[in-house]
Amino acid sequence: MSKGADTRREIVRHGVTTAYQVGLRGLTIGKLAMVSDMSKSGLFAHFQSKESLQLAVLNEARTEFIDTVVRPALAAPRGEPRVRELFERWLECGLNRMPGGCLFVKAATELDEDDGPVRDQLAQDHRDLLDTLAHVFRTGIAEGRFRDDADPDQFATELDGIMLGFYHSHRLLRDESAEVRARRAFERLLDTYRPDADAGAARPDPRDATSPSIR
Amino acid sequence: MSKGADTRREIVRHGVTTAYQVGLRGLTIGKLAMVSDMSKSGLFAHFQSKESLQLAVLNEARTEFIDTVVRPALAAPRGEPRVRELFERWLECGLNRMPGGCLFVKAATELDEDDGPVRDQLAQDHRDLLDTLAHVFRTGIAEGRFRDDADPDQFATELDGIMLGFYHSHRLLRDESAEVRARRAFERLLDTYRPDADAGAARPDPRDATSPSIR
DNA sequence: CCCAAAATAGCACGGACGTGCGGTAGATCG
DNA sequence: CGATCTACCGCACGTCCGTGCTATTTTGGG
Repeated sequence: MSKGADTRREIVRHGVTTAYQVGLRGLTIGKLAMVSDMSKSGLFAHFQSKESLQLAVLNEARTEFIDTVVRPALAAPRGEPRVRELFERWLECGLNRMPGGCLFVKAATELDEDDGPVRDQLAQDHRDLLDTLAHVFRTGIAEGRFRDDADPDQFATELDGIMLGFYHSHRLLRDESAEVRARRAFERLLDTYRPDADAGAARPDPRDATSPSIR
Repeated sequence: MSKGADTRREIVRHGVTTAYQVGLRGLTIGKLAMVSDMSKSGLFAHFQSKESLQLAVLNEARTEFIDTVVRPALAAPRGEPRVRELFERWLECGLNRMPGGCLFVKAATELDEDDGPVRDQLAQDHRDLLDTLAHVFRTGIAEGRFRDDADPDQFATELDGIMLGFYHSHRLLRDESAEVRARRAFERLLDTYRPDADAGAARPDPRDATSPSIR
């Protein structure tokens, strides 16, 4: 019973690597079988459908992302250092650790029209990430490191936007200054939300009826 | 000679609509033929390869985007109003005018691994858009509407990031507050760069050796 | 060491893909 | 009106896709 689980794990690991390059939709059983040195049918027997393969790959990718980016960052001191560590690890992940781009970004655009479990899982993962960002920021507020009238979910969204912009500049445009620009945007984001900063539009408009929490 | 060009244009228009939903890679000759009420071979005769079809669709999409977003915005008064008009039209385009998402975003993630003319064209289009954003902002600086030490390319990148974040929240997460969040991020962006704003990290670090222009 | 069980391979299927070829019907022009 | 040329279609090809069925090999416990 051990052998099967081992090869399955190996397949999924290969699947993650390939999916980073070609996306979840572009991930094909035949190619993955070749990469894994197996027959198509032998590989297929481990999953009963392509969908479950996609789910397995997605779960593994999420685990790896959490292990290399999120969890280590949570070990940093509360407040700005923790936010900064998260940003740095995330950025470094986009720069080096992901040959072929980001699986999640690719899957997000591929699947935003479909429905089904894979899309649901992906959306949930993204929401979880945003929640984590917001939570880390909220902790910083509680510690007095950020303005106490700041909206953590807004912070999360904006940080996400910075990373997406970086991703596109880096991958599509192969812009060498993508990293520098992302860093500047991040610093500007922090500056706005530091306690001594000018309020500006960062303060939620009280006329705005939207709930401060997304979910 | 007129008939052929007419149907070709019709095909390309259908192609743009479909590609907004399924991307440039997902755009398939058979499906497009069905939508266009033609035979596969009849349609194929207009283009000699799928690649040239993709290029035609991409060009048409760019033209439409420029006509509905960029050009009208350039008619607005210089400075902040023009930037604001650009943002509003862009946002509205993502909210209503694009059933199925944004062709360019999808293509960007689909093609960021490949090489070839389609990818090149897409990258060039994206660069042109960023240049336009930067130029509009630069005009605002010249008019004294924005800090004169601000970096227009940095502004363009950050605005692009806001739109990408909005796109993901809106499409993948179907987050109802995506629009509000994008607006707040935009206001924060403007606030930072207004002449009377606190400098913060918006001012380019003089130690930074990076050229202020991307290209 | 043997044998059940598990893991893998071989092969075939129906379908969709991009792409060509040969014929035909409709437009265009003398 | 008749000739020519363009636009379009039907059909077929080779390839790859996901997915089953059956046979073979490999594994591991008694």
